Amino acid sequence: MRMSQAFIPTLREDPKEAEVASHLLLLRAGMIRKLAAGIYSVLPLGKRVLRKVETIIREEMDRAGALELYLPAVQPAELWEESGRWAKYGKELLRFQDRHEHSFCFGPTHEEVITDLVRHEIRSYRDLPRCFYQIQVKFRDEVRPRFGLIRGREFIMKDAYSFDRDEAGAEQSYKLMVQAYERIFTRMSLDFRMVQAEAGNIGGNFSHEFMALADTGEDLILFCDACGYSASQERAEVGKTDPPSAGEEKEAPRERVATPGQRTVEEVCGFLKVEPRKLIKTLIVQAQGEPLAVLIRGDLEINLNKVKRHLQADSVELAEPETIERVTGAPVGFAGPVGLKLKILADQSIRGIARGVTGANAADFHFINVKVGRDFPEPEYGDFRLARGGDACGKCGKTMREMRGLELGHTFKLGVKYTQALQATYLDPEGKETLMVMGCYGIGVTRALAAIVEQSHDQDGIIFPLAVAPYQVIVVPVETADDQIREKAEEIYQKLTEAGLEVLLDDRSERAGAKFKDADLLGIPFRITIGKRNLAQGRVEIKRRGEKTAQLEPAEMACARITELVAAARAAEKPGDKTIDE
RNA sequence: CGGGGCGUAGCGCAGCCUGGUUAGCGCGCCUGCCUUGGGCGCAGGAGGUCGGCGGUUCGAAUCCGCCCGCCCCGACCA
Repeated sequence: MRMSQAFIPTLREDPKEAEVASHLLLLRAGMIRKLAAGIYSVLPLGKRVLRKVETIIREEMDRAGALELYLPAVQPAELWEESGRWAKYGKELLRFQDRHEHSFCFGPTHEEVITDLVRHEIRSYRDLPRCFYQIQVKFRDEVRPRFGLIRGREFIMKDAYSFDRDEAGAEQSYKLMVQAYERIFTRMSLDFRMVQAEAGNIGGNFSHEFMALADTGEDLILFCDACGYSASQERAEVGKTDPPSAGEEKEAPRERVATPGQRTVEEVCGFLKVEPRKLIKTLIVQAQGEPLAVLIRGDLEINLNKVKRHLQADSVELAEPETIERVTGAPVGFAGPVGLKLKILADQSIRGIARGVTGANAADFHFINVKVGRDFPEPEYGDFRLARGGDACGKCGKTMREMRGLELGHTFKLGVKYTQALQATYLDPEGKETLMVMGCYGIGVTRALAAIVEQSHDQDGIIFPLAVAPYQVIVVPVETADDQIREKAEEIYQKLTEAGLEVLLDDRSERAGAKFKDADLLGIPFRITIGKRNLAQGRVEIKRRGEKTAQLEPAEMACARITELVAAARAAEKPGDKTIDE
C-alpha cells in the first residue's frame, strides 16, 4: 500500500481524552476514533490489525474443532425471560422495543441464542459433542466505559459454546478451549497468565480468566511462585495465617466504652488509639434475604464471593442500613458479635484475638478487650477475606504476589445452567432425555488489540508483533524528489509485495523526520530506509522497530534479507507445541 | 449513582474572574517558493452555531439558571 493512497490520519499531539498507552497510541496512529463514550470507529489500519487478531483466533478455534457460525445481535426478550436473565442482568443490558412494541435486547453475550438453536437442532447423543463460535459485536451498557478499547460498551468478541453429553465430556471440551486460548495469546506475543476466576453474571461452577499482565489492567491477580497457584483477586484463596494476637497479649475483662460518632474502622482506631488489626469488624450481610454476620479483622477487606460460595447461596450482599439497625439494635457502625442473635461466620483472621475491639450493638458504644470464644461463641470459621499481595497462598501457605492484569478471555464450565432453563436435551443411547452440559468461552477481540499495544510500545509509538502488525515492512525513501531514490524504493516495494509481504511505501513528499516519526508511531516491525548517501554506495538501511541501531545491506540484497528476517521473526513468535500441553 | 474536572477551528490550548470593535495562539490543512536522515524555513490563505436552550444587560465566549456531552476517581462489572 502506498501511503499516499492510504488513510492513516496520525495525530501529532496527544488527544486529551486518552490517558493510557493503548488508547493514546491507537488514536494517534489513526487506528480508532471515538464516536461516543465507549463506542469507537475502527479505521483501515486498525481494521487490518483486528483482522489478523481474528484470523489467529479462527485458526485456533478451528484447530480445536469448533465450528464458526453467526448469531443475531438483536435478541427477543422472551428468550432472556426463559433463562431468567431478563430480570437479572440489570442495566448493562441494552433493551428496546420494535414497532410492534415487542421487547428486544442487543446481545451482550449469546448463551440464550445458542442454546435455543441447539435445543431445536440437536436431538441425539450422536450429534454431541459440538462446539460453536462466532466473532461478533456485543453491546454492554457499562456503568463506566474507559481507557478506549479496554472497556468499551460496543466491542468485538469471540464467543464459543460447547455442548456435551455429560460432565466428563464437558471437561474435555473445556480443556480443548483452554489449550486453544494459550496458543492464541501466545501467537499474539502477549504476556499473559491463566488464573482461577469467579463466574459472575454468566454463571456456572468453574471458570478461568486469561489475563494480560499490564500496569493499567483493571484487575488484580495473585500468584504463588512456590506452587504456581494463580487466581483473580475476586477468587483467590488465602491460606491460614497465624493468629494475630494469641500469645502476645493476656486477656482482660471486657469493657464497654463510649465512642460517640465513631463508626468506621479508621475513626474507632483513631479514637481508641488502637491498630486496625485489633478490631473485629462485623459486617451484616444478606444471603438470599436472610441476614447474618461476618467477622473479619479490621485491617482486611471482605470478599463476598467467598461468603456466597461458603453458604452455597445464589446471592450475598451487604445489608441495607434498615436491616442492620433491625438486627443489631444499633445504627450502622456499631455492630458487634457480642450478644448478637444471628448466625455468625468469621474469617480465620480473627481466630484467637484476645483483646479485640468490637461494636457494642448500641449507638456510640464499643467493647474493648473482647475475647473470641469467651465473650461470644466460637463462630464458624472460613476464608472470607479479599486476597492481597503478601497473603498466604491458599494452596501451599507460602507468600503470594499480586500483579495487575487485563482480562483478555474468560472460560466457564456452565454445567446445565442454561440447558436446564431452556430445556436443551438430547436422547442418550437408551433413549432417555438428558440435559446437555455446556461451556462457554469468550475473548475480547478489540480488547486484545488494546492489550497488545499496552504491552508493546515505547516513547515513539506502538511496536507491533509481526503476527498482528498491519504491515510487516515500511519502505521509506528519504527524498521523494530524487529519482534514483524514488525508483529504488519503488523497486523494493514491488519486489517485497510480489514476495507476499505486506508492505507500506511512504511515497509522501514529507521530510525524513516526519516519515520516521510516523513509521515509529504505527509500529511497523521492519523499516527499509533509502537515502542518498547510502544508496550512492549501493546500500540501504534495515531497521527493526524497537531496536536502536540499523543494519546496512547492499540494495540488491535488501529483499532477500527482509524476507529472511520476517521469516525468522515469525518463527520466534510461534507457540512451541510443548508449552501447550501442561 | 457519588466525588472531581472539562466543553472556544481537525488536534492541543489562551481569552471568562473584572461583559464592550473584526474571538486569538501553536500544530495540522490549502497555495507558492525553498528544503529533504528524526515532525525544516519563508510568504500567502481557508476554516468558529465559543456544547445547547433560556435569562440578565444597550451589549454575553465572559454573569445567572436548566439541560447535554466527554474525561478521571469511586461504587459496579465479562
